[in-house]
Amino acid sequence: MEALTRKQREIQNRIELILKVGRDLLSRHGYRGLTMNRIAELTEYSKGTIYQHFGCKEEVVHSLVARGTQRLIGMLSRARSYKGSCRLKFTLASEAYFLFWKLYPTEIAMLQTAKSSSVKEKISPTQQEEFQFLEARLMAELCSTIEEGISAGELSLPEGTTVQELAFGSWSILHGALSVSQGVTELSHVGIDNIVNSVRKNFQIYLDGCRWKPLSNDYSRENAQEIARNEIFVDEFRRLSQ
Amino acid sequence: MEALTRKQREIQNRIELILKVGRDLLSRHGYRGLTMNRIAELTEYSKGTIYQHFGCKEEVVHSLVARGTQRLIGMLSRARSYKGSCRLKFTLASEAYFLFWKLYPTEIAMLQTAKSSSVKEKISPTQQEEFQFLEARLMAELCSTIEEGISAGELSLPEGTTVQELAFGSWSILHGALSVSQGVTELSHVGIDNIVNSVRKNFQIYLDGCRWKPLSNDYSRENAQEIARNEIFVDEFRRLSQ
DNA sequence: GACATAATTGACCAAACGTCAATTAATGAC
DNA sequence: GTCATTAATTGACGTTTGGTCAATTATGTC
Repeated sequence: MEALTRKQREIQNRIELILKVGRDLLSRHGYRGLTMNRIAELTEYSKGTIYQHFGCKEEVVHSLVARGTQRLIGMLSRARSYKGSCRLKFTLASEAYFLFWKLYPTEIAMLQTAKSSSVKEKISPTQQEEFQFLEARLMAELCSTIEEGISAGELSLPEGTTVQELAFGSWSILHGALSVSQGVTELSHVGIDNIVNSVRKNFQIYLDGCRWKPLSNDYSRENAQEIARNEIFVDEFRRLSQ
Repeated sequence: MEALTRKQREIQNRIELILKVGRDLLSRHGYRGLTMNRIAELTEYSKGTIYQHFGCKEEVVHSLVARGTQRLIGMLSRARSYKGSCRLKFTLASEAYFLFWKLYPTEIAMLQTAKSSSVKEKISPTQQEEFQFLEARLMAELCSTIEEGISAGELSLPEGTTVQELAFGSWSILHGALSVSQGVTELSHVGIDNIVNSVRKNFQIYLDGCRWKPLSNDYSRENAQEIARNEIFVDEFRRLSQ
């Protein structure tokens, strides 16, 4: 790390402040409540200055999403480094995702928004690439554990299926489910009470479908939750409860 | 049906025209390219008249999505009425979805957009309810086939799991996957070449995970595609190829 | 302290949303 | 067929927001 000048540090802080204010606006007043004018007011900088750092409000959203994704990747990586069966590791990855979902609902919501065309159409190609890169890393993270499981003889690829496709399937269950749920404020009208628990079950059903040993039972599922809470994501859980 | 006056028919046609123009704008120029001014220009009505029918552009989008969803529900229903094993019927439902995805990409894309907060925050509670109702119907459609399969002894509910949760899981795989794919223009960078085929496989893996008999093999999968193409969705496939 | 360079500001323009008073068309009673 | 009443249509107008840029202020260098 280079030593930063006072000015550079000042700018760093300002960017943090802008993102913080942006995040607040998003979570309080929704996407429509996020305007550059308001960011300028609340940060007590002029509009021009804000625009020096972020070319449009979509860029603010993009930055938040990118940071969130990075954090999620970090959590997945920690899940992967746990000692145990690969299926357990993979299950811990899903627990990481659930935890992230609870800790950073704004980021998850924005991930959806960021992909909708209205935002996608605005951000620069560079940023789109950055985001694709992050998605690839996220996928790679999932793929690693699957490959490890294959090496360990816990599962073998179904005929004509690739590791990427399994990772993609797992991700669909996790993220797909929660993004579906996001649209519907009340999911109870389709008969789902505890969304996370439903996804938990479906995730295990999918892994069973891959014949990933050891096949699921209730004990192993609760076990993963315990490990996530007491061993891997202790800090995150503390933050969640306070 | 009541007989409609000339005026009423005229208004009906106008609404159709507005939606058609809106759909065109969306597919050609994306969400940002859809403006009420432009709709007014292209339909050759004044802005005021457009606003008489749709209170904001979000309502136009909502209408398109609602119509699309209705059409999809119809297709799912047709899949369900096919004679054969319930697992086949359910697989045909997934084929219906893939077909819909190809025929109505704009509607699928808008389904994502419509759920993002920027749109959700604008449309009236009535419309939100309408949409929830449609989602419930869609889920019910999936649930029916699952229940039928249970009655037929093709599968039994995993311990502590509900029919709704299985429907939800299936839907996550289908819709989740394709909504993930939508964000990333190039999915090849995560190693997925043929997205629909990947989802097909994952869907079967999930059904296998439910122990839904008969368990999957390549034959049955191709078989479902054939049936969809040659028996159930003949018209739709014709439209697709021309 | 004078000069050059970088950062900051807010007035300003354009684009889109949404409204509404005024105008035009449709309806129906006689 | 006429006219009064009701409904539909219009586009000019006010407002909000996004985004720009010339002028101003701060910073750094000699």
